[in-house]
Amino acid sequence: MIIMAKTSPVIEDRINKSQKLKNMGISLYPAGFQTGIMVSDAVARFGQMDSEALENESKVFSMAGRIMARRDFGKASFIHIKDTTGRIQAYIRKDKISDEEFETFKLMDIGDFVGITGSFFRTRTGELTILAKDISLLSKSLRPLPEKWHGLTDVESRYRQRYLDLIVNDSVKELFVMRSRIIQAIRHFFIKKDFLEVETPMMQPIPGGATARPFKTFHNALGMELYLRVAPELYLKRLVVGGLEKVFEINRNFRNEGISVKHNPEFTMLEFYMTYATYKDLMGLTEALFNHVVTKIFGSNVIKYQGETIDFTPPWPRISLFDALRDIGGVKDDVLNNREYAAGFANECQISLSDADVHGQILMKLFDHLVEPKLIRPTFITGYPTEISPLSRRNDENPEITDRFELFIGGKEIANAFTELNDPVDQRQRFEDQSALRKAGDEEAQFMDEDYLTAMEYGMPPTAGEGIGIDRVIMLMTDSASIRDVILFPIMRSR
RNA sequence: GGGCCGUUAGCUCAGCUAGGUAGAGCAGCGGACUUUUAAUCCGUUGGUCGUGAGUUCAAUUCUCGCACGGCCCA
Repeated sequence: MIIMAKTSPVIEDRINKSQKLKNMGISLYPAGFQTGIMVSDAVARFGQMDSEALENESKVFSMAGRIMARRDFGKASFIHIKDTTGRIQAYIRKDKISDEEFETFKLMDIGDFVGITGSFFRTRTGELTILAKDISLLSKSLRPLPEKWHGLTDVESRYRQRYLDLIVNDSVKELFVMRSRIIQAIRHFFIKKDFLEVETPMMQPIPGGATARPFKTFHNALGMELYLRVAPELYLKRLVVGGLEKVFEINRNFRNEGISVKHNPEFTMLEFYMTYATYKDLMGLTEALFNHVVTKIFGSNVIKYQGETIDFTPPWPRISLFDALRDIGGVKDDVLNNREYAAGFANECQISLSDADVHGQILMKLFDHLVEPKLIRPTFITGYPTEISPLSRRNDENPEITDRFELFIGGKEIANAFTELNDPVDQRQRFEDQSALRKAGDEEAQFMDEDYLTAMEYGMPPTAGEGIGIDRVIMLMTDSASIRDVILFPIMRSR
């Protein structure tokens, strides 16, 4: 019988112990356990009581958890067990439990799950401890956990075997708990404001809503090519046409592009749409959102990120793209006004361009290099060129730019928002311009979407919409340098 | 795609510069120990040194390719 694909002497020992336990009639994997109290509850309830008070409180509780440490003394032993709320010490004495239980306990290892029933007391050194009256095996672990002192530090193992990372590195678990709480706070903010949470297709016949290369797949029964979505935008706006005036979606987008400390092929995006609002309204809403979340999580408007202090107190600076390029990036006016000058300057900065890049795309590359890393405090950049904003409404004063902003925090792009283009004739022209770019070799250019145009032709109310990169928000709020540290299972090459 | 760095016991790491087939700590195993907490004390097991070639009498060590990972650049 094959027990495991690969063993080692340490694993052989555990298999032998498992056999001994089986021979004793002990189940290695019993079903369920009645837990009476969690570690954090025990600490909250008894943590402040002195020894005498604890002795008078002779009540018996059941706890369950994974054995994380073990110190044996012949006829007694201290162990630490860990549940999802924390760690607590247990004291196992031969004279307090049955002989069979003590024999079972001797065959238990670090990593095993145990159920303990007993009463709390305080040790000589003052640690709150449960004295076992009963102990039972709840699940046998066949593999040794990483070392107790250094934990698991190998980055590759931490990502590939995130469960081990979570078991032994408490800060990692805390980070992902915080991630969940931040997303809850965001969701709560929108629900409070009467937004409706919806789910739109992740498999789309035409990938739209963002300038990005999609993943392609195939539906066998339909005999149909499909794309994983690069954004939910065009579907959410169909819902706006349908009369859902305030909608939001928090879910995964997929972009078939490079991987970096800021990019994972699948990432979590929040998008929301608000009828009768403009991009300016969304700036205020965004300030309110971040203040709600940061205050809720940190109890303060100020956080630390990679050694920088970031203050979320509104109002945040609002700078036009051109002003930012000139004043922060040190870009000259002729670069701003002329594609050839811009291309020449980009070459000087050793930024690689493609021949198909339009002036706006070159300016964005300059911006990414010269300005973005400097935008530490939350900053709205406005006035993006129309030619790189195919879904945004033109500005009334200057049709060459759009009613759009991007939000930067901690030197990273965090959000993108605009007053939606709801003129179907203009939208058709923009799609055609994008198609031309695609034909010219720009694989990121957007696809013509007739079905979306049809929806818009029925009439889309004035609307503003925004997308926020949730993983990057989590990076900021957990002081993480890499997006892989805030995604439970980041993409990895298979081995 | 390019540059640099890494891959040695279950985990954390030495060893490689100046080639002679491996060490430590923790974990494990055996023994002592009924208030320890990185428990302590005595003894001890465990490795195709990521992978494939090359150079050499001899390669974990030098050279090259490949795989996986990290950082930076594109």
